[in-house]
Amino acid sequence: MKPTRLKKTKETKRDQPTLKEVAAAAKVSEMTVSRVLRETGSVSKKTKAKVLAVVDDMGFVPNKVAGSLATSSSNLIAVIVPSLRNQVFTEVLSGVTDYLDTTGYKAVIGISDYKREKEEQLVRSMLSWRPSGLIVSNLTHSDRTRKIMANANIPVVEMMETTEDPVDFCVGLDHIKAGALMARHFIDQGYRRIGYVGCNDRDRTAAKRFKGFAAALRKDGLKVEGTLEYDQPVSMELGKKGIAALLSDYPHLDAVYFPNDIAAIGGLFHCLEAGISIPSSVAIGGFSGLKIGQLMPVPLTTVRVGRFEVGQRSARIIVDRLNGKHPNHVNIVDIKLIKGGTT
Amino acid sequence: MKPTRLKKTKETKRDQPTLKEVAAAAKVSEMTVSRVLRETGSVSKKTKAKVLAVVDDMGFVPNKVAGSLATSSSNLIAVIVPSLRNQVFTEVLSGVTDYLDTTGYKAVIGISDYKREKEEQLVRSMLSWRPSGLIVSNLTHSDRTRKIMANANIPVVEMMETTEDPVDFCVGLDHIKAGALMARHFIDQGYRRIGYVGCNDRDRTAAKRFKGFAAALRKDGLKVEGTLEYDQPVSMELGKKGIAALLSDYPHLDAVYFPNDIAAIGGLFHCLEAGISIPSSVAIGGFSGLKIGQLMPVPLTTVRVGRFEVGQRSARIIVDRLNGKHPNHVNIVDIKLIKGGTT
DNA sequence: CTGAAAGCGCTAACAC
DNA sequence: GTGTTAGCGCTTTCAG
Repeated sequence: MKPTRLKKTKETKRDQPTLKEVAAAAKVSEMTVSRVLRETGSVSKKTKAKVLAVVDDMGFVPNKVAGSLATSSSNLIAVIVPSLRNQVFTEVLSGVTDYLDTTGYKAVIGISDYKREKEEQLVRSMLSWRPSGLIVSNLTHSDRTRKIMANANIPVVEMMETTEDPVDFCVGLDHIKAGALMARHFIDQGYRRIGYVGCNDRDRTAAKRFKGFAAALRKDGLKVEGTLEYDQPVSMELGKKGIAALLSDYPHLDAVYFPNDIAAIGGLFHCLEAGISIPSSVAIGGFSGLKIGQLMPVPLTTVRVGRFEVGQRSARIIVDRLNGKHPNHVNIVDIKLIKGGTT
Repeated sequence: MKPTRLKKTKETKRDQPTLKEVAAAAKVSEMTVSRVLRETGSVSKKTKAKVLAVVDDMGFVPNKVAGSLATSSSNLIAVIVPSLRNQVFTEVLSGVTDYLDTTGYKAVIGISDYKREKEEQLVRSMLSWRPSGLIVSNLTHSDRTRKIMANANIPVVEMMETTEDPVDFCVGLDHIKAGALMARHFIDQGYRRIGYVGCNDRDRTAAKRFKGFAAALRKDGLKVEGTLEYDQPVSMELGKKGIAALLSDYPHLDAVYFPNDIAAIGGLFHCLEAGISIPSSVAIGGFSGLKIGQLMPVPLTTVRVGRFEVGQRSARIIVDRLNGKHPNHVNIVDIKLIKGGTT
């Protein structure tokens, strides 16, 4: 399992050339090669050309492991997301890499699988490579994870949610408010008998939205009349099955809220297939503002979040901090209700 | 832009502790701490406990940069995919990380954005961290990229396509055959006036499928009667717009082939909205076997690929090779036509 | 403009 | 069981 070091014998394929070998071949010192490669200090045009020729000829790829050790620094930013199967996170990641591409930094991606223990292990393992910054996608970590992150002595951004007490920085949206927005919209559109199909998706943000949703209804003297919760990650399939079961248990419902667009689309598909007219018989509301929701035969009413922007902003905060600036510690991104045809 | 090294002065936050400091605090040698942490060699229970207590107390995170330099090895496997916005690749990645999780290796993910030049830069930059293996998602690389990969002296897997001449290993499917499968199916179902909406998605596999598709039709004396190609990456939106335009130009078509499921779903949506009955007026065929296609009001006819399996298998090949085994260099994964309701 | 020496934090290979 | 010595491949610092 553990990789074995390849011996430098004539029998094995040769290892990558080193700076030293390049220097020898170019008949200069290692330092000169190093300077040429990093475009630091000053080197005469002539020797520079000579060195570059040798580098190219030998196919030399500098060893950043050694470089990083020597400088105690790296151009890596560690980014941890719960999953790549949820489009929300892939878009956030795109935002991160998009911004980092404009700088010299590179993202190193880790997947926590929505599990705190895996997150902890991942944080450890990524920090052991001494990245220059760390971005994580949630607020709820194990105590040890929080401690490790706080001690890492690098900028840390917690994305997607907001809190007044981030480990270092946070960039996110107010999920309570997102839920309330949809509740308000349902009410304004005249819906009164409202249900919820929840997918306990382990990341707690859905729970926050539902909390805000229910609270907003309560404020108007309404309540969530029927709920159905699955103890599984979100999916279109569950949305589809869920709304069927919910409407069978509570046939009088005139609106159903979902924890996200994917589940809501599942719900929408069920209605289309079952001949339930949308929105006259049942209204549907989601969360995220995914493009696919807007491409449905009936565009989905949802709350849009700038996912790409969250990623970009998080990356920018890290880079700014590394450049000695002092970004705000708490950053809230806007959200907006998008009225489609499902309400 | 370039990260600055934090000085070890009392003013700045302290750097991470080092092995040496841990050793001093535990009153043992560095080697003993190293042995405890790596569970190598033999250490008495007593000192082991003492060391672990100190490690925990100081929140010590070993520096793998130094470790990797010392051993000339790492537990990293570099994985390059064109995009995270295409579910196909996120599922492949899941397969890779899923398998690697059972070993001591970790995936480091890079995004090439479907660009060869970016791929080259990425390969360089990832190899500079001296990973133990490399996985890329395509067969078409720049010459320099091929050369660099071949010289890297680590196992390399090219995923998603097959060739008889991989740089090292390849795991993929026969895209020509995938296209032919769908053509055959269209013919068998009685469709004769067949069109194609192509999204030039830069990765060439779609082009291969179309080639196989067209060739299979030709073999039966048929041809692709109308095509529409966009010079943009695949999307549901383009599928939707594309089929509308295609059917308007070639109203007699009775079947349309798409480069992938996402585009096909877009096409399906258009038909649903436009009141074009599926499959009696127009049949639709996709490629991939995405779950979402099977959840459509009318399940999509497609060619299923074991994406997760491709990832797993690629990862396993790397690990097996690192363990001294000799996997096959060319690995072909099965594909299967899934008849939905769109044909 | 160029080079020599010292060391980044860790581990392999030997002592003891 | 535990410690000592020598690097890994690069960069910083200081000389020339």
